[in-house]
Amino acid sequence: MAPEAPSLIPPLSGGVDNLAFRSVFRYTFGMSFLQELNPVQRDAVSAVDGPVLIVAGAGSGKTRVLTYRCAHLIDTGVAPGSILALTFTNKAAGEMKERIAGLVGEGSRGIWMGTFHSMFARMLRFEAERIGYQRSFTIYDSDDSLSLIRSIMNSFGIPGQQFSPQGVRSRISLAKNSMVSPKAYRETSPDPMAEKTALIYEEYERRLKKSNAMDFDDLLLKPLELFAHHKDVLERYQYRFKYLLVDEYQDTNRVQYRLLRELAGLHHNICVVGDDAQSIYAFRGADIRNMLDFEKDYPECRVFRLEENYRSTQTILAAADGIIRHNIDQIPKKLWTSNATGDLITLQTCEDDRDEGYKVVSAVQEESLHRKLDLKDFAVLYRTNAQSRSIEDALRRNGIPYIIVGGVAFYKRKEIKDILSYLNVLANPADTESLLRVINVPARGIGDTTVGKIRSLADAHRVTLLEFLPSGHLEGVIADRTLKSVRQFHALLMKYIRLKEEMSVGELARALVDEIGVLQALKEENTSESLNRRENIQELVSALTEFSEKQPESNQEAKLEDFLAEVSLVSDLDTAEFGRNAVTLMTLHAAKGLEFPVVFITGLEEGLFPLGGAESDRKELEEERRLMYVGITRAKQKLYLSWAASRYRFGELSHSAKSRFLDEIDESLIRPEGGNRPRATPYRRPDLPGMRRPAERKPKGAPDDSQKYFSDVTPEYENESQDAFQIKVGSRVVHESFGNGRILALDGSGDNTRAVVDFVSVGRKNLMLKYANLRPQ
DNA sequence: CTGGGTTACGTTTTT
DNA sequence: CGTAACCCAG
Repeated sequence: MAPEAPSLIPPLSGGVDNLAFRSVFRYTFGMSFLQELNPVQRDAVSAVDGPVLIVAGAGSGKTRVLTYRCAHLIDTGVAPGSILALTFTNKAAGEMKERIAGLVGEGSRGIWMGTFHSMFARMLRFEAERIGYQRSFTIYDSDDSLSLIRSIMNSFGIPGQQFSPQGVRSRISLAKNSMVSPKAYRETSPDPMAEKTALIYEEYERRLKKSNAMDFDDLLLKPLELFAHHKDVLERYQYRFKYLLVDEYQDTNRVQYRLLRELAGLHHNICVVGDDAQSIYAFRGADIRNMLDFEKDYPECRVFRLEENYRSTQTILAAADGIIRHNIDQIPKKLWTSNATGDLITLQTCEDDRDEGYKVVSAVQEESLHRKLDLKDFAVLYRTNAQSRSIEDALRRNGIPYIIVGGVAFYKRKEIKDILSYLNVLANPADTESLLRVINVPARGIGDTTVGKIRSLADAHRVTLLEFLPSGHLEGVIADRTLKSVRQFHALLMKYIRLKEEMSVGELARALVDEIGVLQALKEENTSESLNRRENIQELVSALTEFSEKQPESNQEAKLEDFLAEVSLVSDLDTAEFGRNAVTLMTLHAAKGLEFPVVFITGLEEGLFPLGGAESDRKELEEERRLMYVGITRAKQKLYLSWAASRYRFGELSHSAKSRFLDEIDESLIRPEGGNRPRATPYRRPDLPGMRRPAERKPKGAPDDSQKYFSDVTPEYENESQDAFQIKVGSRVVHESFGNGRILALDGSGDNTRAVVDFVSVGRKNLMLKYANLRPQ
């Protein structure tokens, strides 16, 4: 947590310690540690001074290079506090810290390592006053931003339909990230839409400021502002951070780029690592130019290319290459491996999403036996979070434990956000948004009408909401009973604002939770849902307790803010326990940087992956393709690809053609599963309502279970095809969801016959006759 | 003001 | 299908 104020001079003691342990280090690790690297890696690690660009292909030991580079820096006497290392997730940072500690021990303490957002949030804590904030500022996540925007739109009388709050939010965010002020925004395009947005934008900024709060964008923008207006601060940090390291550089945006330029302005010791083929965050402003132009920005830079892949089989790598070569925007590179050829890729063609779930599950069972793998060696990847459901169902029914990375983050759950909002108010009493969130939680008779009155009066008197609550001006304006509630609520908050000085964060949270009685209420509700929420709250309290216990005694005040900052910047990805023996489910985005012996990429259908909308826009399509590339290169030994001819989306069945990505992989690498003998699925066993009990945890593929997959052949649905009329090129047909169309081409035979149909409504589709259920027009 | 019930609505992907 | 804003009867 390095709470010490940034100082100009590295502490002397640090240097001495370093010297002392350096000899030990050399002795213990010395040669061995550089010898664990290949020649290019070694050069990249030891090229310490000046700008360095490391182009690191998937699985080429990028993390290792970064880790060793840090260790090497410390080894050569660099003070840890002068290293700033920026990673993509807090988890990546934590892992790297650990690995560095493994190499150099305590010497690594004090490295500034984390995500851009968390590192600059930390810096802002120190410097907040310089830009007119208090150091206790609250961080609003995107949901907070959204509700703030909603509330502003309401007060301006702007109807939510046609002018969606989310749309407004993304436009504001976009403007902020391009450093366009509300005024400038208004001037850019003088249409009424922009005018309104500018109005909301202006008020949004004002309210954030008034609440002593920053949104995610501010965490990067404010430091930039700080540097621009306070040269002394910039110089201090330029001096302090002698070495900058940036992971996943291909995913940085323009603001991050500017920050790096500023910080590296003095020493020019900036080392960035990235892979343009894995750039998958353009949608949120990542700009690949940062990477492509690095050599122009720093003409004296050295470039290292890590092209040997240590992770995957040749087959997997060839598939990845097959995909990525279809992109026009790419730096040609030759990733190679000396690993074995390995197994062919298995293609699972599924009837629907449910079938897909079962096919994945039986493959997991089979493979875990056959390869003697643990469940944690399997990952199931998908494009959208919603797809996890069918996979989960299948896993649950077969008693296979799994963990989901992502989904609704822990701290975003209602009950958690409520408690956190209370804590936000305690830490930052100016935080009006959080106050409003909890003013009637639990219900205490302070409804919208009352809140509206209090707000406008508080505004009129120019005080914060909290300050106004005890005001006498409310008498007669609101009912006595309500007034009493308001007073009580105020007293409650004041009490805890006082108590936070005396108690640890953990105690504070526990006391607060007790007093507002949520646990009790949830217990009485006694539904599985409420009990689950109760557990969540308890978990939060333990997290707070744990947090306060691991704090050094030196840091007694800023604790609550620190915890809140941490929690608002932590995604589920960071907290997921990969250690547990369970199959991992996550989106392709979340999988970046990870690897698994066996990987399933599911939902390979046009419209889903590549996702709808991306098909037409080349840039977007290429981003989807890179995502596919990322997915494939997660696999070490074996890759499964699957698609479902139909799937429940929006609650109703929709049909799709298989993804173009499947055609981009050389056929010789793929073995279609089952062929004409579809694997039996436990399908026809009807879902008796009573049988839906969550199966007991059975680690590893239970042999009994896997047997039934083979003994239980169900040929029932094989023959109900539509032979009644002649399907030939030129036939006019009707499809259940696409409507009328004409057959342009037929391909394959028997069950595998596919048709290209030109539909009036949706254009060309590639359909399997077997599933398409085409009827004559 | 509350809470239940309704309808409308939406899905990328995340710090 | 699932959630979240919205409405209306107590």
